[in-house]
Amino acid sequence: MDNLLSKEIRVKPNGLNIDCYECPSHHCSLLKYCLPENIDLINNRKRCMSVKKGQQVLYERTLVDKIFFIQTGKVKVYKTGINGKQQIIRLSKTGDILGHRGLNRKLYPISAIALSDTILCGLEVNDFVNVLQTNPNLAYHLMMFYADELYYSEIKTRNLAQFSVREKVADALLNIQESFKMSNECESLGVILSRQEIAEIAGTTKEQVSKNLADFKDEGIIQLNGKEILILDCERLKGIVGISE
Amino acid sequence: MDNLLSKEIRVKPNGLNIDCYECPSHHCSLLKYCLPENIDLINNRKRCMSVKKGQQVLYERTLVDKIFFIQTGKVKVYKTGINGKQQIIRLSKTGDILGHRGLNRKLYPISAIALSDTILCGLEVNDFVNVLQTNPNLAYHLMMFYADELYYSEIKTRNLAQFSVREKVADALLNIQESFKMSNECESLGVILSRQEIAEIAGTTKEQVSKNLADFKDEGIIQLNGKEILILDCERLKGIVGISE
DNA sequence: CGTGAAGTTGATGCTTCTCAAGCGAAGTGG
DNA sequence: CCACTTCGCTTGAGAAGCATCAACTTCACG
Repeated sequence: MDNLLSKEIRVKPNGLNIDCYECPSHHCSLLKYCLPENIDLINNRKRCMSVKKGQQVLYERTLVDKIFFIQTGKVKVYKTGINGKQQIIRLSKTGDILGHRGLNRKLYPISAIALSDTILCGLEVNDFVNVLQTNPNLAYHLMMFYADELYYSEIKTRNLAQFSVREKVADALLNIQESFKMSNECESLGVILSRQEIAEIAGTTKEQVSKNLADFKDEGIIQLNGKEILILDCERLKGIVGISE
Repeated sequence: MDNLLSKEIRVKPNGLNIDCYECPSHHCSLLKYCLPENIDLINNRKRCMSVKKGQQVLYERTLVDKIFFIQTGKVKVYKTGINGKQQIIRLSKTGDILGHRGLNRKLYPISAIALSDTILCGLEVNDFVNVLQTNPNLAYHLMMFYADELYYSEIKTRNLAQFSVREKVADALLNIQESFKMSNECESLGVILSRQEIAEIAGTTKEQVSKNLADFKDEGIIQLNGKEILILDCERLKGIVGISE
């Protein structure tokens, strides 16, 4: 890495293209493993973009060209199956990486849609790979991140294979809460999702979600405030799911 | 890495503890990304062990101490769920790494049982991490391996959520065949599995597997030779599964 | 307000699981 | 070497769980 990318010529913040050093995720995302020269390069090369709620940001089976980081916002990542049926496999938020599933692929294996107004920082895959190859520590931590993703994916695999619908809906609520929780309290899900979307996380239908949410409400486990779902009794939800790890 | 671990003092082959340079997987496993000094260290530190068919080699929720490599043999990797019900998440063979799901964990998240008489090379996690941290290229390729595992796991997640039992059984057969295929021909599964085990891959019950195999046989798609399953019409099986990627 | 989208709820029927009986192959012990 | 046991596999019947469909209600938004 040469010295041309010094602090003096770093990209000027202009709303979207903020300086990585000013990024809200500077300390919590992969950015924290980046060396100053990495950040200089990223600052210089990244292209940030704003997407509205509901807008698609990644398309399955299209050429992998960029890796994204979520500057702010929420995104659902899903795979399309039979008859266009969608299975949500990940809920991502501020600081998360997006599109990394395409890193060793020609085509993206997933699609992604914004769940809220979102700002993304896009980096060409080549640039990202360059950084990775010059920063072993970053590569090591990205490896551990993949290992973690694999861990959760395999739990999900087992759960979809073995859980009843009631268990799957309860598990979905806990997963959503875990993905977007605001505070330590086990209450708001932190996002508004349609019954259909919850069904696409749980692996069932919107009607079943509706019925089971009504059950949970009757049992005093959750509360329905308009479109918002509040978890009143987190322990009981976990009890329904039974197995945690 | 100092020079004490030179070729001269490399561990003497003694049946199980063969020299890595003589390993059948020398060119096809992660070993190919190892530098000579890495291999010297591994040669010196590894402890190989022989396990019989049916013997358990990894236990969920036990302390992670070792990473294994399969010198020869076949292994099923599974997670335990409700009522001890098992979900097979991986079929591993000669040259594959085993226990890597524990790399960033205190406890192994999976169990593993040998499907055939198997020889394993065990390496202390610390030793493996040492090698990883001194060999960025290896770390990079292990990262890509995890990315690949994640890719397949997420396809599995979607399939379990959306497939009918018939589709799941067909998919299981193709996966088994892919894991253990001997030649390019689409015929033998390359392993003998019980109906129960196939059910634990497919995410259904042994009775459903039995019935669907009988159907496939009636339709001329497969042939049942004693305990062996032969795939006669691979394309039709893929047709049943429908979606491939 | 009016319109369309999203959510609710109950009825219906299909799919899948469970249970049980029968079969055959493999292994054990007299 | 033959009965006996055991285990895995097969098959059918019954029950349960779940998806689908349809009618209705509620909500959001112009």
